[in-house]
Amino acid sequence: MEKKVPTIKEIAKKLNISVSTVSRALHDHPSIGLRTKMQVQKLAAEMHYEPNQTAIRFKQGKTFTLGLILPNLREEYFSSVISGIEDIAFKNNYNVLIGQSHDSLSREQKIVETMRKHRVDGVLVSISKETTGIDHFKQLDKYNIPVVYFDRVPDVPGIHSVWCSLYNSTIEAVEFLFSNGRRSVGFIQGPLSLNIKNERLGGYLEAHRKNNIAVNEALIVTTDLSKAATEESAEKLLSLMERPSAILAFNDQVALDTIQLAKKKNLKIGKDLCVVSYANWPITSYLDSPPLASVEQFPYEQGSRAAELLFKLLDAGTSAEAIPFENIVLESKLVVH
Amino acid sequence: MEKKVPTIKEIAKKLNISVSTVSRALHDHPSIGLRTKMQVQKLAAEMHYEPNQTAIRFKQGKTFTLGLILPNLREEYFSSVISGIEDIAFKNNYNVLIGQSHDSLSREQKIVETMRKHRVDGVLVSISKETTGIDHFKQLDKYNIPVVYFDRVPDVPGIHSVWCSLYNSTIEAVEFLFSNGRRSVGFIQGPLSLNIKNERLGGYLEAHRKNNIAVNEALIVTTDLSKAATEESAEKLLSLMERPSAILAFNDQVALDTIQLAKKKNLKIGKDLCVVSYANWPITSYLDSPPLASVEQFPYEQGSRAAELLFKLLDAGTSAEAIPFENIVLESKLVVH
DNA sequence: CTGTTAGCGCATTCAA
DNA sequence: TTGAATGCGCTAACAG
Repeated sequence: MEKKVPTIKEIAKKLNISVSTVSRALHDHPSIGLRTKMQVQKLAAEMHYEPNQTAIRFKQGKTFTLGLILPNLREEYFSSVISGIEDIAFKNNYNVLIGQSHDSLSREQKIVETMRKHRVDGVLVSISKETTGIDHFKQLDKYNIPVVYFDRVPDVPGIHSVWCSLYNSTIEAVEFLFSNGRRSVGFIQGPLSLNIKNERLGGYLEAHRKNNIAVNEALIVTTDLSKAATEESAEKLLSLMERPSAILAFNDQVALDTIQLAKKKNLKIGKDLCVVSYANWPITSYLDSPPLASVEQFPYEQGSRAAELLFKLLDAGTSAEAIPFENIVLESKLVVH
Repeated sequence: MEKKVPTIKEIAKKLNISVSTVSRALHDHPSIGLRTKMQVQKLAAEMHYEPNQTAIRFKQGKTFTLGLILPNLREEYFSSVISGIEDIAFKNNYNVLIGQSHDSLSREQKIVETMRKHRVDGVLVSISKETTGIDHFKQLDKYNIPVVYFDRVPDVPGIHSVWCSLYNSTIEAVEFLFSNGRRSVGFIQGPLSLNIKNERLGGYLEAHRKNNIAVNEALIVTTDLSKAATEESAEKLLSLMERPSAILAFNDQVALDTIQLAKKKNLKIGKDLCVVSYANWPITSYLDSPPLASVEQFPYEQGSRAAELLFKLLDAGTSAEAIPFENIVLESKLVVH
């Protein structure tokens, strides 16, 4: 049968003291006699008392829950982010409520609504690839729910964010290809919405400029990340008269789809074509023809930093002091395999 | 500034009626005048009233939250499970609180404690590979928190479970290898704790029996799933005088590690050695030498069925009727690539 | 140092 | 058909 869970009221009755005394004793309140405190704590332990979190949440008007909105859990990238976030949340005795947008704006909007209805104390979000505006997040301001964007960060002012800069690594990546004698480097871009900062493109161009290599615009193509679109774009590059000898791919998924296509066309990866990409999937180590190098974006760290920033905002919210918008930029790192 | 969230009390005041009337009107209670009901609902909409979930949880003594305990989120397998669970949970207006055991028993025990303290209404669990007993889950009974085991299910009576039978598929898999002329099939087992039902082994043996092929015990080895252990076991198999021409691997990770090792030893996959495994990772389609076939275990379905079963238990819990232990067994399917 | 009291928002029982 | 009153478990302001 249902085990009756003890409450402070019962502890109070057994000891013939008031509930407030019990409450304070359990919280190590300074103005409680040592004797009483010990008594209470002893009995509480014996009875296996555990505070009713639900009641506390209600009383405090807080849920002690963070909302986490991200495109999906499937990508190892995001599950690492989650670990980073959960570790910090756990330390602060917070729960994490996860919502997957599946890269759909409408789902993302629904999730925001759900999170708000559940009264989460704060939100962490990596936007969907369809997301261009952030009105649906801005409404959270009205409810005093702080938002921290991470990884896929909208390029607008007046937000808190944590992301990983790709500019320098991209330059390094392209120069790495150049230095391997591959001076004709194709570039498969991602969706424009995820490209507002466009550091990949920026780095790509800068690497050319620095090395006095002319940019061939025909070598820059775009994918919406679907396999079909990637193949179409890769096809464009690979069927050029002057076929590029290397490709910079938006991420590892794009890289894999590109490599697969290239092989179908009997190109030797690493010889006819080198591929460099972003994300650094562990799985690529099992490939015969993996990307030659990959830009590591430190998802765990991004997650934990984002969570830390959010907690800072939550603490500040309590003390009503204004917090300036904070944008934390980590540096990515080119990993040569 | 903080937007004041409206409560039924304010609605009541504005309409000069009582809070209980408002409450009932919002719940379409039958004994409320149509006029009043309309009035209330109209005003509630105008004021953007939204019930305070925290208060409801408190009042109802329920959290409307399910605990989900699984080894990790990294494996695509488990993230599919999550989607199955969340879809069902969402339909029932429930949240899901996720805990990763990282295949550690002590972590698993801590998570159970956390979930209990958070007073989740029910728990779904796929046990860690270190887990042999289920005392830590049994304690939840005392708190009337039902538990449904899925996928990795302990082999004890008196539990609710959803899992996927591998017996027939394993027979099919081994016979598939036999029919391809590969009569010497090595078998890399997983940790014994995950093997209590040992359907893989059962199927492996049965396939041999059915086809009158003698089982060579030297062909059966074990791994704890770590890369090192897998390599060691694979090494054993591959350095046998009578080297097996095929290997049945515990899962796709084990298969990949085995294939990688085999290649280092200059074996041609698909020729010198065929590999068949379990899980059917999408990523294997990008490999040059993927497993020849894989047993699909329908994680999404397992998750949703498990969640459905849990809700059934939760509903029954309310009406205090006893529910017999239910064990749902899905059938896996061999997918030839 | 400890007790009394009020109240968070809501559902619900009992009265009218 | 509606209202008044109660209490879920806890914290904290106020009072002693």
